[in-house]
Amino acid sequence: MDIREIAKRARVSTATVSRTINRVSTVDPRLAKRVWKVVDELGYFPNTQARALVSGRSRIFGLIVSEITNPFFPEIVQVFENIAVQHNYEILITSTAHEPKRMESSVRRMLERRVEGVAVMTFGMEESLLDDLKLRNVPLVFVDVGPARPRVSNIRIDYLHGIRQAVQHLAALRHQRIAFVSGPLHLKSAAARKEGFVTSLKEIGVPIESGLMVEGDHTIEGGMKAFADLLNKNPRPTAVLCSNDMTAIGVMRKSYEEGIRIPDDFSLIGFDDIRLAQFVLPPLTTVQMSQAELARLAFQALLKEVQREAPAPQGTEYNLRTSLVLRQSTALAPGPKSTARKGRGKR
Amino acid sequence: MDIREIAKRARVSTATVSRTINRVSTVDPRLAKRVWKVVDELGYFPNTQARALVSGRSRIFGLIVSEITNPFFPEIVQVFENIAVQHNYEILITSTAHEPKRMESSVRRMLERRVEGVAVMTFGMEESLLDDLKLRNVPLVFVDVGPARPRVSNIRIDYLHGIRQAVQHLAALRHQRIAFVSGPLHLKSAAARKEGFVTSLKEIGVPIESGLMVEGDHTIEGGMKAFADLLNKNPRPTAVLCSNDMTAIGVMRKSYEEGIRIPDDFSLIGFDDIRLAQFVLPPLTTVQMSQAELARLAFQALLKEVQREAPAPQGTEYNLRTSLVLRQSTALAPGPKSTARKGRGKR
DNA sequence: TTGAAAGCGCTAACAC
DNA sequence: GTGTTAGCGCTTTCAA
Repeated sequence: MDIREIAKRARVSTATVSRTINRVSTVDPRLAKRVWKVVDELGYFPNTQARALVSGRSRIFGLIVSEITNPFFPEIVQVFENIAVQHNYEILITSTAHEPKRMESSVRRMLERRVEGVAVMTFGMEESLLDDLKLRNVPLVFVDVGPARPRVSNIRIDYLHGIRQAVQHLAALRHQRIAFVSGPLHLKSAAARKEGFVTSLKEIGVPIESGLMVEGDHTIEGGMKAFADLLNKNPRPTAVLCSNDMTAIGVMRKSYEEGIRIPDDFSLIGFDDIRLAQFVLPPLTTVQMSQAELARLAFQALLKEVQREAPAPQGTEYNLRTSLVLRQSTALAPGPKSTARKGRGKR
Repeated sequence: MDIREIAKRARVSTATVSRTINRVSTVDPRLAKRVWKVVDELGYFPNTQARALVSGRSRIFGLIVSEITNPFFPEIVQVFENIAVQHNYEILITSTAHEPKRMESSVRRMLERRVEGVAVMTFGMEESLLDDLKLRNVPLVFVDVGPARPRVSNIRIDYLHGIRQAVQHLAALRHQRIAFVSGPLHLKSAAARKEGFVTSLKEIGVPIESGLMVEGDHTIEGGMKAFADLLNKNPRPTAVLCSNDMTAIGVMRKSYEEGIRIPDDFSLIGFDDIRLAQFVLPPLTTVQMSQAELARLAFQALLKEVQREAPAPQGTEYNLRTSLVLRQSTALAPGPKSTARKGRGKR
């Protein structure tokens, strides 16, 4: 069943059917009605492939994430998909699982399907693999790391804002020895967070102790290992700031195993504010980087680029703030003598 | 740049280019070589839309999940996508977020994109919305709930197997009062789990106490609420089996808040074995239903159906076993007098 | 083995 | 306002 069939039955031309379906306003209402009637009766709907072929517009956006099984991403996917549907776009997701091979093949697939734009949510991983896309002037949106060139948008994350709040929050609670568990430092987003930490410390005149900065890998296991490291420091830190929530959860886990209590024995702050952060024990104080907002910005960036005639020569920038969300994993630093001090939490 | 361009430059016809690219064996190796050379030089690759249009095969499978932000699903998506890529298929994901509207629109989108098959991972939610797909004989694969008709496959989950192991494990640890927190009972998969629990209890002659079976909703919050309920029972249960891991995590959370220890004060078993189950404290003993295997089976079912000429009149069935994974959330039931008994865990 | 040509289902000029 | 028609880029007969 195709557009010709509809045209025949409605006794109009295929052009009229096409116009009707695409809601072109110049169609005579009476013809339109006839067309819709037949369309409904037959349950007809257009073939997207044919449409895409002739119009040159696939109405597909690509979405590359580094790992869908990382709790940070599902929310992004969800929101991105939601908005896409509203705009009649389809989305091609690929989870690269940190393998360059996968990245390569997914770029290829996206090119083959003629995506109109791609959101790259890999936070700094191997963008060189995207050369094919750039070459073909496919609109791209990156987080932080995109080059300044036409058709490439960037969502700049203001890491410092939230991290500063976190550091000052800890300082206000009289923490002097604040540790930082970073992500893998070859990722720009991880390096930027660490830098935010260092800057924030400097701003308030707290000396930087490199021994209190350990590298994790943004996983629970990494957080556990990092905290084990930190336990060997002397004196131990009284607060730990983590580069992401998964790391913080790893720290929590290790601390429980060791019988060290949060926030009584030390305070803990995460980063990202994944949904799970509310559900760990104690609920995790963390720097929020809204996944929903990120997805929205990314989609809008692509949509705008697709609709725009003359691309900005340096691309476009968007901004996303981060900010501290207080929960129950932070409290006053354990005083040198006092043993009685309580956090805001129940425990 | 299109196939004609390649043909011209390689001094062959477009048909030969097409055959070469599709690796038709009858092409003269020398011509093929010429073609490949040009293809490589120009970085040409075929337009999938055009291909799909003429061949009638989109090489797209749909994947409908009930909620991508539910930790059960990302792994399925990941594995499904992986296999799809290997077979040169693309996948169209939709997360219905439990809204019938979304389900409807996603079915529509899939039809428009001419998907060759759809995997429905919503565990019993509103399959009537899929009528359009059935009508058009699109191969479908369900978990548990599909109708027996041509082109519809079903993955039957052997819930009983794993649940029986769980119940017997608890019984062996001398638990007499075993509670069950179910999922939303209008979901067939949730009802089946509960039924497995009841059957397992009967098999070993333990009387069923309906007061110990409470309905949750497969979320952390639901688990917390359900456990609060259970706390009011007298005497309290010494073990709780949950319909999924999220529920169990809710139970854990509530119990921590109440200062009730696992497994010392009571034993807890989940269901699903999501990755997080290993990382909660204590690591959760749970009934595994392999998400990777589920994804594999679903993909294979679709692939087979697509390749098959004459569909089986009653569809095809696949089976997935469940089985208990021992971790550290279970231990001997607290004896009536003894206070000293320890689980297998460190704690 | 290769090429010419028809046509997949649709949109968009263009002519009326 | 509506219809005719020429393709979009590819695969696949059919003949040579």
